[in-house]
Amino acid sequence: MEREPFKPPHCAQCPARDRGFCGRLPEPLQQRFREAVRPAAPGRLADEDGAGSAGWDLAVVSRGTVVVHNTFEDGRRAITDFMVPGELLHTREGGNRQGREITASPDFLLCLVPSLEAEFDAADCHCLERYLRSDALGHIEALRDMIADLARLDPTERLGRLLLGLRERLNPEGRVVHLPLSRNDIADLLGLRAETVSRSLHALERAGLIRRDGPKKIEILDPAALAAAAGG
Amino acid sequence: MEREPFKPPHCAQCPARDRGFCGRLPEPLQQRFREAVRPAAPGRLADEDGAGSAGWDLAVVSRGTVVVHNTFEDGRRAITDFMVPGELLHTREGGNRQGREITASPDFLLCLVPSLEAEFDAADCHCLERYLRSDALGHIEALRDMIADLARLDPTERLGRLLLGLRERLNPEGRVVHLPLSRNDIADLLGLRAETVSRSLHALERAGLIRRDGPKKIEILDPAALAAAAGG
DNA sequence: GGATTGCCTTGATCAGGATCAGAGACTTCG
DNA sequence: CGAAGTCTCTGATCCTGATCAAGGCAATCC
Repeated sequence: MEREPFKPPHCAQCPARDRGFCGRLPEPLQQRFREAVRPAAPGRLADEDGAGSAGWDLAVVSRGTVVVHNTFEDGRRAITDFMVPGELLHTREGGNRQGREITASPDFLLCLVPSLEAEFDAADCHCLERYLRSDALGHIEALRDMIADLARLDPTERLGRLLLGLRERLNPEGRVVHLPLSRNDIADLLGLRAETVSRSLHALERAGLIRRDGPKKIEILDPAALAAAAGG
Repeated sequence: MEREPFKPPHCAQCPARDRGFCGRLPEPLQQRFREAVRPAAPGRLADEDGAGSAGWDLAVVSRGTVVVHNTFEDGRRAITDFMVPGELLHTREGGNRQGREITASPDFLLCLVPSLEAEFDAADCHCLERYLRSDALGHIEALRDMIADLARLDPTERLGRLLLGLRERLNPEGRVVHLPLSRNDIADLLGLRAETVSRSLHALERAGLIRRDGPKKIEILDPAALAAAAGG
């Protein structure tokens, strides 16, 4: 099969083709990027030993959800980060901590660039590095927001902000959010228990801010009101 | 006064000369870096409008403590990040969020590079960018750890990990930590109240893990035991 | 169809950290 | 020196979210 230069099959079909990291690149670089990128679902993303991690210079989530989580010695678990399609998977070889693991939903697919220097000339490479750093700095801001939420918001507010964040990342135009995580995972993400997640969702529904349609599908009835109820 | 090429006065006097970001650069680049860096204490670091931020491509904390904090509409406050001497101040122009502010202790001093491209040739610039990204990725790991702590550790454990982290960052060889933050700031950092911080420090002391000498000076009697008591 | 399993929800109780209150230590300033 | 203010520490009470327990629901398997 002839390789189509500017929109290889996996990019043409990619649900996050024009969003996220890829969509933010300037047009000429975006085309070069599409040629360089290779789809893959590596068996192991990265784990606590840190050694086997990476194997690429750059990875964008194309399908599925990638989750970063920590397990403490006594079994307590926390989800510390997660990425949805279009987002960069920020990891550093050897940079992993004790108890850290990265897993993904069964259907996940990454777009990888094994080596920036092998695929791009010096100028593009430099330019990409700048975009990568910019994305990392944006990610740092997002993690800081998460920290503020965990430190100072009550369960219902945390849930509200999670829903608003998911809408922005998954479906900015619409009002429906499909939760990519189970109740237990949401609890581990928000520092709660699954029971409290249930109750908080119920509270948001009773307050008329959301409507539930099955456990995973949630409609945000009034984003502004939900934001106001979630600490601004 | 003749400018000394490789170790300008502010670098020679810098308490973090060989540690942190500067110390991690490879030797030739480190020298070029020392020539390029300018010490400054800008009046405004960055705040919620996002517009006035930056004014530099790169900033390393040379003296003092830089604190990133969020204030919610109703006045609740959270410290989401902080940097001590030697560490990069990761910020992105326009990347600041609602309610975000960056402040510093009165004695602070930054080392700035206003423009990487103006100060370095293409190769060094590219190399620096890679180091900047690597540092940002390391910082992401640290923030993830903070998130796990906030989500799953109790107050005493959070305090223990804070103390161990501060030792590693401020005084890796010794066992004494000088807290760079007030009780209230520590509370805002760990998602607690100042009273709970007091009580948790007291608990660590009663457990024989630390010794207090005034409110700010803390000696870690047994780092390994403290780590074990703080969730591994 | 019926059983099993995993996930979600709801209810009742309990405990840990917030809150409220006040006292001591240190600094600044008149 | 005393006064005012801030920061820290300690005690008493309360409330929120964890914990324990059980039931509902859907998918999978036999």
